[in-house]
Amino acid sequence: MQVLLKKYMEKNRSDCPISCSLEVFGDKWSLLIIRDIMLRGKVSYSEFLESEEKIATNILANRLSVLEAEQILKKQVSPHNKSKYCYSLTPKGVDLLPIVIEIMDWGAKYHVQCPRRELGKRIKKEKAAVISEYLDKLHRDARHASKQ
Amino acid sequence: MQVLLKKYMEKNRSDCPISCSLEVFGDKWSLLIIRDIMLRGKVSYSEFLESEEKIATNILANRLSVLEAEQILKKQVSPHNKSKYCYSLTPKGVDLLPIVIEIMDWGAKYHVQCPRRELGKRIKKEKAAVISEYLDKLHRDARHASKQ
DNA sequence: TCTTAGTGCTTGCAAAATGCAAGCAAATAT
DNA sequence: ATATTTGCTTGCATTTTGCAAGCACTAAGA
Repeated sequence: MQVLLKKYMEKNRSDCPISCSLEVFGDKWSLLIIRDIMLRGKVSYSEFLESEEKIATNILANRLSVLEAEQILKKQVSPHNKSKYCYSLTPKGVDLLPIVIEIMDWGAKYHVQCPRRELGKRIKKEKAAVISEYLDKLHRDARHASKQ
Repeated sequence: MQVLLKKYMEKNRSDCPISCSLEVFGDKWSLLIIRDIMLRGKVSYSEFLESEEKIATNILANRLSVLEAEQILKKQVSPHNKSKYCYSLTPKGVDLLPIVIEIMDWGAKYHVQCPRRELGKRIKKEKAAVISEYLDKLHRDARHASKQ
């Protein structure tokens, strides 16, 4: 077993739900991978590598394995290309959407260098509607992926 | 200047609001300090050290200085005890509440070992009301702190 | 006034995580 | 048969974290 995976076998720091959550995705990369799948339609290792934040290959491989072990992501062989894998969100992963949306909203409000794009503007005006639309879509995707 | 503060002078990885936010509080400790102030009424260095997650003293000092530099926290000398400091949330810090609440809600749903306590149960039933009540209270606290 | 305790740190060092470049193996494409 | 795509692993240097100890300032007690 990878050394980097060891910590996920160990006892939690506390039984606080915030602390337990941060032990899973409290780092600078995990939620960016989730963002790429959730909001940008990315599904593969090579697509995640292309993001402008430039994650290192070993870190990406590690985060994908952790998120899969935590049952936030599911890894499946691509139907028509055996050398390709598709990563998709499980229902547990889909439920991270409100967190991602709130982080985006806060970031857009307080980082002047982050222009609000279409989604950001819609969130500012009608956050609840955006979340429920995305939840519907993502849950449909998750059901579809679980059939394969 | 502290070496650990250097990164906050450097350019962001990207202009994505999610990425920029994670560069500020995307780690395993920052949001726990925010939680302690926001939901547990803690205000001092020694109170933060007492939390069950047992943050190291140097990490706590560093996170407090980063959060202060980011204008998420404000540090003030205690009115009646010159050897004591009070850390409080700025309006920018108060606006992290929805993120903290969503993380708590997700954690309570998916970590069986995290019992939903009073606040967790109220969030499950009436998230919007809980958020707006806390926002009111925290904004009042922030205004009060800014007068001193 | 000397001592003790409380508060908020800093420092040094070991361990762990991260970042970077290179390499590699299986599956396709040419 | 050869080259390319895809998804990694490995080795090594750098950075961050964790732990224990120490320290400066304030306040309180003997």
